[in-house]
Amino acid sequence: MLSKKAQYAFRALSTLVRRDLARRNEQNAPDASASDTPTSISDMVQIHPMSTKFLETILLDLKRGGILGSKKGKGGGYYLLKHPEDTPLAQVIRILDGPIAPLPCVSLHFYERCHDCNEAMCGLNRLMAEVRDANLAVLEQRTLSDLAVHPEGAAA
Amino acid sequence: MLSKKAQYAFRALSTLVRRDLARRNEQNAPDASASDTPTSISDMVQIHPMSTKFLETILLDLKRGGILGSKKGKGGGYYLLKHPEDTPLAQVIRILDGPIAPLPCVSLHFYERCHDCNEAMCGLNRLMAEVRDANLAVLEQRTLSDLAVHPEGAAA
DNA sequence: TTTAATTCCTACCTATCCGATGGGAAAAAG
DNA sequence: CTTTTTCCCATCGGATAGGTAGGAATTAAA
Repeated sequence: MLSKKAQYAFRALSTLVRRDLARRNEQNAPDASASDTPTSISDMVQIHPMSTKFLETILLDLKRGGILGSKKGKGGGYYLLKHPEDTPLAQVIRILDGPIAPLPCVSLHFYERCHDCNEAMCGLNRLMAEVRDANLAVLEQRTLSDLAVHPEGAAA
Repeated sequence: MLSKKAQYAFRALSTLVRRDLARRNEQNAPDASASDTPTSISDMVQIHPMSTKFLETILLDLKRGGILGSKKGKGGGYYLLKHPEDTPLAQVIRILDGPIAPLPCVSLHFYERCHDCNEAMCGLNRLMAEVRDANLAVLEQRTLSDLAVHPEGAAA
């Protein structure tokens, strides 16, 4: 299960993505950087109600994780460092929740040897590696841009 | 990530499965019940070292979950209620770790409405439902019998 | 140059859960 | 009636999740 941290992260990110797309449409500049139109924490909380302080720590994590940039002081806030399509959901989850794999011994980014278990002979390893791959097939393919897409018929 | 409980459960189950298969081969009776040859906790712990008391609670869970049967008293122990192929890994995980879905609002067996979020409009729901399906494609297909299969070249 | 708005940093707090243990009751076999 | 087992209940220490508090540093604007 995703932690609250990751859930809140996705909500906040969806706001940033929507603003990012809107801005590119207005300016008719699909490659413009988002760094000059940051979004403040209080703005994000107003759109998706949650604890301001808690969101603060989450956004800091996303910044350290290389997904967001920030601007301090009045008029400051956070902005996407890359195009939404260039940040897979897997990256967000790894930053906030750690490993995606169901076992440390089949994790690609957080591998840890499992004691009391010969990996070559362990039937579970192979199966959980399958699960990991099934997960990554979705989470590495889907990106932040997919967060902003709503099913047909829904208003923005 | 799987809990220790689930990991230990799989280890214990793998011994039960191996014994089950061996027994069917010996008796040349592929449909024989396993209820007359139970395996005690101490036997399981000897094969896969772990806390006896902890394994006890796990096996009790598996029993309540409908996967194992038990026999009390001298010569007693636990046994598989069904053919290994008839118990998907998903069932084991649900008993010990709860939901497989990454969000309560996309869980099939443990659904909970998510407040502060219109499910029809939430971009995350749809994506996490994809992740859930990818997981289940493996976990509902793979069964206990797959636990006993080792990669070629490995000794038992 | 002051004020207001913001990110940034460190520390803390509380409740829950995970992993594990202990003591014994109940059943079954010999 | 003794031994071996499952079964049940209570507890426990440590870690983690989720959230809070207070203030320093930075920036824009009045």
